[in-house]
Amino acid sequence: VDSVPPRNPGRLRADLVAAAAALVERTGSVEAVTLRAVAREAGVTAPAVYGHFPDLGALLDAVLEEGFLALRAAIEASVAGVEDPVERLVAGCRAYVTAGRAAPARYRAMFQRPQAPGGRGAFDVLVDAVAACQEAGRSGSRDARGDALLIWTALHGVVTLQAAGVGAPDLDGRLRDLVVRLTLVEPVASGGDGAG
Amino acid sequence: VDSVPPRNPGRLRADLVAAAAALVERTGSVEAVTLRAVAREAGVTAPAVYGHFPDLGALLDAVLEEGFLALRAAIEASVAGVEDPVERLVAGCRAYVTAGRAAPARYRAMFQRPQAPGGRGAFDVLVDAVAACQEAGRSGSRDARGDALLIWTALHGVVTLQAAGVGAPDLDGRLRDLVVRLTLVEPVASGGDGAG
DNA sequence: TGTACATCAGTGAACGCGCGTTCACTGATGTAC
DNA sequence: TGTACATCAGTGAACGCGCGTTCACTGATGTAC
Repeated sequence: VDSVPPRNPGRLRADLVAAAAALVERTGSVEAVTLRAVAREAGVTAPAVYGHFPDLGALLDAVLEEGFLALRAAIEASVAGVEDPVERLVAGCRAYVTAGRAAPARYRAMFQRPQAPGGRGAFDVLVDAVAACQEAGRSGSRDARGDALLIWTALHGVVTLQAAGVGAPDLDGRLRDLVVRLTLVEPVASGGDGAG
Repeated sequence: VDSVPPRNPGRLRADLVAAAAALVERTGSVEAVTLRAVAREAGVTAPAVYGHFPDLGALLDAVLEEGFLALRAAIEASVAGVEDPVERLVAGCRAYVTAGRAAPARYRAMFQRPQAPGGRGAFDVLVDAVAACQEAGRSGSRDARGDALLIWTALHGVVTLQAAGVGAPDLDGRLRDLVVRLTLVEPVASGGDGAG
């Protein structure tokens, strides 16, 4: 029983991306991941990679792209069904941090290179969420784009600093606090888990 | 005139660290820096490195250590002579971001590994600065350590997101805004470059 | 001042290794008749 | 049902390269007499 069961057609591509993502986390950086190590991890010889990717760079790009998709999907899933705009914003931010922490090395790599292309989509979602809070009269600010940038910056800081072992788990509990201070300048009246 | 002028004794060590730091920025990551490349950059052969460092890892550790020293020195210099506690806090935060942006790849590497040891010192300085604002009645919060953590997180986000080309230069001008919102919950009366 | 010698920072050659990539190949799968 | 063949994903061997590290060495600098 030393023969490997046959692979579904097109399955290797996904396996390679998963193997590469696992190695990114294990080694802690994208730069340390080699094509041969990915092939090894996927149980395949190195040249097999070239049937699915033109080179190592393309494979790693696929890892980052999958990261952006996962990040966006996690946020959208967490926000689905939440009506209150402030709760939507908080839930989305929490999902962002959780998704980032789930694969910290990949997350870092996603925003490492200048002009990370996949981040824009998530940012626009965030701008809308902040604007919704403002339109509902739940924020003292009127600059949705600017506030969204501040929040994104803070969330990015939470994910990357926690990956360095700083402030965890303090920051988890204070995420709502962070969001409220940054965009809801005048304290909101209600607030599910606050001082109520 | 093809002979290199003699080097001051002990100078090569500093040259190697500087060469390594330059390569970290040029390649964008610590992992991509090789011992041979550092030696080349410093105008020396590879084995010469072993006279000053036991191995490549030690050399790179020295780069990060220098980064922590530079960060702390920049903050202390910017704060020197500033009396007003809020202005001190803002000046220190500005210096932190400026110093981080001056060597973004090195900065990222400094806080990449879990339990980055050199960050604690700077954090304590920050806690003191926040506490000073509170004692002067310039902050509505009483949790200096918690607020300092929020600010540090945000500053970290500013440095690393800007390195990715996001939000620059928007975030530079809004740094005071960020600090004020995070710790000076009740708006301060004065404020040098604000809406005055 | 001049000579012999110790010191020691940096050199040059060499090693074994894992890397990315190429190439001709193999052997299982699916189709045509 | 059975046979011949096309397809094509993955293999195994090989290449040249830069790497980290070792070793014996060299040649400049400083000291002792």
